[in-house]
Amino acid sequence: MNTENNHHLNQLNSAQEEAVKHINGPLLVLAGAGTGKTKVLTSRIAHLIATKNALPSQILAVTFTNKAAKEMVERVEKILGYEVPGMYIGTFHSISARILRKNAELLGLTSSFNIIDMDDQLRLVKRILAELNIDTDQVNPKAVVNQISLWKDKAIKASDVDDIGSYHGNYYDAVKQVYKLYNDELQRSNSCDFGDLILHVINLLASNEACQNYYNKKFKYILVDEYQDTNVSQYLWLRLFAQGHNNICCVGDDDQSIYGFRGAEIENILRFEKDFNGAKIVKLEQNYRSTAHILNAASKLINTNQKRHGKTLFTESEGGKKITILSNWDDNAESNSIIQEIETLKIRQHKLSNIAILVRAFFQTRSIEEALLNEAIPYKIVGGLRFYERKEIKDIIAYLRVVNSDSDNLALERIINVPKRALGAAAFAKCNDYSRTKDVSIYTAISELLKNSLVTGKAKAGLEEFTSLINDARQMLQNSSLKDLAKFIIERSGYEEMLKASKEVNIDTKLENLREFCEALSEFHNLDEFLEHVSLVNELQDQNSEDSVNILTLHSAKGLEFDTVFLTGWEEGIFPHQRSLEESGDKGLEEERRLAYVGITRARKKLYISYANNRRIYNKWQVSTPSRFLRELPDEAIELKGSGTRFNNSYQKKTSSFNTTSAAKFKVGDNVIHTSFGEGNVKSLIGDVVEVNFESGKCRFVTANSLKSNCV
DNA sequence: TAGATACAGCCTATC
DNA sequence: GCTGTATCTA
Repeated sequence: MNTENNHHLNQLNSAQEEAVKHINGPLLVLAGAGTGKTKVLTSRIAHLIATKNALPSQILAVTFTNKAAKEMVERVEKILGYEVPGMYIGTFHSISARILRKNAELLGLTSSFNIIDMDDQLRLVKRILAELNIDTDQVNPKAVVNQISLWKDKAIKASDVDDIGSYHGNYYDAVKQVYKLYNDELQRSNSCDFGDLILHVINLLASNEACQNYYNKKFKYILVDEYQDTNVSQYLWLRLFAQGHNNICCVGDDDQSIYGFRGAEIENILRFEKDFNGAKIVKLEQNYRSTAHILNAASKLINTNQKRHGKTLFTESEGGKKITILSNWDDNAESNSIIQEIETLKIRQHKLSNIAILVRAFFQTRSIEEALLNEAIPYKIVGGLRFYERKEIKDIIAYLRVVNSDSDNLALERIINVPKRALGAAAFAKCNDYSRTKDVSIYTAISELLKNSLVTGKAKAGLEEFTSLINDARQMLQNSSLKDLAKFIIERSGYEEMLKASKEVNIDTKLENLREFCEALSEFHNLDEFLEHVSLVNELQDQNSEDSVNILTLHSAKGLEFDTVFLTGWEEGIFPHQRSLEESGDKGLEEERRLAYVGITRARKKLYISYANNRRIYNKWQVSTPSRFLRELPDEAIELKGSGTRFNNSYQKKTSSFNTTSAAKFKVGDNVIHTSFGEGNVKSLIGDVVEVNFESGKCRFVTANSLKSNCV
């Protein structure tokens, strides 16, 4: 290799270089915080291309966010020094959607299938519960949506729920009935939820050999970012794509697995060597971000966790400033002491944008914001409502979805009576019934009901008004810009009028949002492109560019870094959060501790940790005790400040106990007996879910606790 | 269908 | 204590 081809290896340390140069076979890169994870990923892609091991189109790189995907492309191109079109770099969902649009017919969809969001899911579940006469006091619709999503995350099909031992009883009988009807309804309306995007691709590859061969050949090298965040479905998805060549490189950090609540399985990364035979593991342990004190604190704290690969981060940088623990009488005092420190930093010419205040939960921001406002320190809250998630914007998008697709029943349901057209529950039920009986979309049903004079009175007038609006809009779609189309809908539907006549307080903001929305539409070439963007690339908008302090949650801080970081509310109940402990026990506690680790390692130069002895929560005063995590920090790295009660450092370390996952009882190839399916053979293990080839010939996913081993 | 009233829920979140 | 939503009543 000549040096010209080699510049992508510049500036890598030996571990990083080892990871980049490992070409074939499974590779796990355990990358501690600030150790150059993205650098390795992007250098590796550049290396594969520069050495001609792969064409750009043979590379599949998967991320969890669009931001990460975008950054990856940019950095690969920067390393190589030229534009690299054709790489498949994107989120699990956008890549899945792309593949599904090509193969939709094989799954009973059309290539223009709709992607639905949480609002749609909830609306659908409510409708189904009502149709089944299930009382929403008994079965909470939101909980059902969560359960269904979680089942999809675990690749548990509606027909498989019965096999899972832990879902028994009347409640689950109801939920799984809803699950089945929910899926039927999605199929009927040519729609996918986010879980389906992954599951359909799994089905496509698993059931169609030609298809699987095609993609196994096409994607020679697979790269996965943030592997610790993958759920069971994503894991199965990856295995299918890696089948045959096993050229899969997963990068992640088990110590930063903080998304258990949305289905992530830390076991995936802990199990990597077992899943992929002959896997090579490279640990990146040199940290380039933080001072030694900060790093030592993070290391000592995370070392309390039992379930981890175990890395020892080191740095060549100096001790730096000690971590300041700010103790305070109450939450207002906490905010004020933070603001005081910020004032000092300001005087010393620190940029405010290099300062971050991290909270466990959003309610903590109230008193912090008040204090910042008092002192006129500019701040921004990172996260929160995205532009396209605003109600008024979603309503107009629903109109566009109906204009775009006859089959989008859920979008239609959202806006058929917004603004009011005298089309209430009864009218909608009539359209829905007709649509089911005749097996046509609801929009078609409406047209036919009108044509055949099957509706009368106010409902007839309302439906006529609605269809004429949609039909006119469809005409416009042919020869007008999207911007004009949206403007037309907002006016002609009476939406604008409705807003103006309403007594809401923020009408002007909403009208302004709608105007902004119309402007934003001009960036898109067609409606399909826009709708795909809205569902899959809904990015956070950049707020004011003024130099301001960042306030964000620990979760959204992952992947970011700041010179100065304030970690707030280190009190039992808030952090670790009560509900994590109640719902997930030791497992929950370890995840909270990883969250603390993520928080600490965000700081480059100076870290503050604060707590209050008293806190007003939902307007009730509560006495709080300092977080146990404080006692897990090394004495030599911290200094105490403030007038609140000191925390007791002579605390006996509580040894945490673990229930070994029941799946650990089994291994691939074991003969097992299932409580209701009889004898079978273990095909694979995913967390506490076991894939079993049953003697009946059927292969199913079941939970470990519904299985007994069947050794002679 | 507007307006009043009752009532639950209140942690984190990408696509 | 506040907020969004479900349900009831005129």
